Amino acid sequence: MPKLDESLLSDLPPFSQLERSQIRTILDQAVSRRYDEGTAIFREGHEADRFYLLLDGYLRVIRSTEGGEEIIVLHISPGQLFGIAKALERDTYPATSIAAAESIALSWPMSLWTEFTTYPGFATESYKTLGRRLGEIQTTLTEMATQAVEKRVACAVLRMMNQSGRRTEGGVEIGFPITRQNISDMTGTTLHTVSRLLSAWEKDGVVASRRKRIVVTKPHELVLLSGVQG
Amino acid sequence: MPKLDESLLSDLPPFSQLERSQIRTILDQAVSRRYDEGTAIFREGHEADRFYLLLDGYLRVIRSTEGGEEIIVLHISPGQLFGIAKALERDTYPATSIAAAESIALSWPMSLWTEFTTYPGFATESYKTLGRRLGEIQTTLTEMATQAVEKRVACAVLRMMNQSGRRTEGGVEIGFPITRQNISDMTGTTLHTVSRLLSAWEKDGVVASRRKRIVVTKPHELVLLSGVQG
DNA sequence: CCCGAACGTTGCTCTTCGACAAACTCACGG
DNA sequence: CCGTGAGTTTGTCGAAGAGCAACGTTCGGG
Repeated sequence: MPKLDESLLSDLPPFSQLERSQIRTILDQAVSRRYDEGTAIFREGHEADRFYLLLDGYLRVIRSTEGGEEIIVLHISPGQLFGIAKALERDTYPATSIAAAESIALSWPMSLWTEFTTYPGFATESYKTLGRRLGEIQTTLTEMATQAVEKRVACAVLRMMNQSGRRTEGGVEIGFPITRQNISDMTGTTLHTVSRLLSAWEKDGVVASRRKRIVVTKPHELVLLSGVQG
Repeated sequence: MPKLDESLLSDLPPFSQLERSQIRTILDQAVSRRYDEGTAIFREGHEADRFYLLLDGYLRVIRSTEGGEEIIVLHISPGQLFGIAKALERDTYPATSIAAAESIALSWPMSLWTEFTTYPGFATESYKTLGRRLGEIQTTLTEMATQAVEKRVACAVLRMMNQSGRRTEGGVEIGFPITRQNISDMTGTTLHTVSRLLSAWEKDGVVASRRKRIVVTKPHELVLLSGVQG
């Protein structure tokens, strides 16, 4: 395995308060791995034996029903901890995580969790992360329960844009590959409906989309469609 | 204020590992208060200045949209900690909690939180609680996204039954007052639809309901309606 | 370069469920 | 004991959106 560089971690909130030597130790205990698009990092219900830090790429966190339907609970961006079930005293992962794009993650055996929580700032940051996620999920739930499909889809696209968007000529592009099916799995609708909505928006010049890629050309218009009060 | 009895806490998981003297200290710092049905204990967005333990009654935890619609995120039963935003490093409450029935809760100033987390078992238990809640919310979200209204309502009723149900002649009764509107707020539908469903179920003898009360007479039938695989 | 698979589009039909409306029942306070 | 308001029931109507079907497009691999 290639030697990892301390600068990988030194700017990330969970580690930013640490000495260079501590970071070195942490890195020496880490396993780094690349995941192809579509690969699972871990699966719902499996023993939570490692915790992770996403270095590069994006992940989808999904939950499945007994009926086999899947829904996307949230996305994970670079720099975030994930698979930290232990923080909530769970011994299995509560959801499955899949690489939405080619991704690289560090991981450590869960047995080191307790030790890590003694590092200054680490526990605080992981609980902040969980708090944010809980809030996000509650927001999604509320949206799902009260908003019509078009608004939900608009919100979902905006959320992805805010989380991963990068400026391009003529708009903000979502930073990872995403299909209509994926969007419908985030919003509890069908890929048909999503396709129709995106076509309509494209006709109005609000978004532009090629296969698996979406560029929001007029973010403000999309905000209006999402129905969020200003 | 009446002197509180140590036995109130000694059997509850967050405190069960503590010495009698520690429990005494904890109780001496607590404020006990009664809340009428419909009263808010705290509100979304307000400064999280106290944390709570529900002694008696039931709470609804609700989230509202900018549009003013409310949805019920989860219920809280006696013995549970709540308002523990600080555990997730938040300084405002992420949701509103309302007494679903006349309720009694203890509370402590949030400044004591750090001290409490040093008590053996306390931190562990609070994180377990949060982990369970996160799981529940994810389940609700998945249900909401994938299931038709009838199944969602059946699931919601079953969940309340499991959490608060008490045996009565001829069935299991939900342990707190609940309106059709409340159920629609849990499932993202309208009170009309809920009313029709309950009427239909009542005709089939699966439930019996008087105003604000619901008795599940044939739990197994309701499980079938909920579509959960056995 | 061609084939097949994965992804996307679009039209049509049919069902579900939300919206509106109106009436009824019960609990409670004066 | 009556009035008021909260909770519930039921009916009708229409639109949103799911399901089905068929076709088009892009990509990657042999």
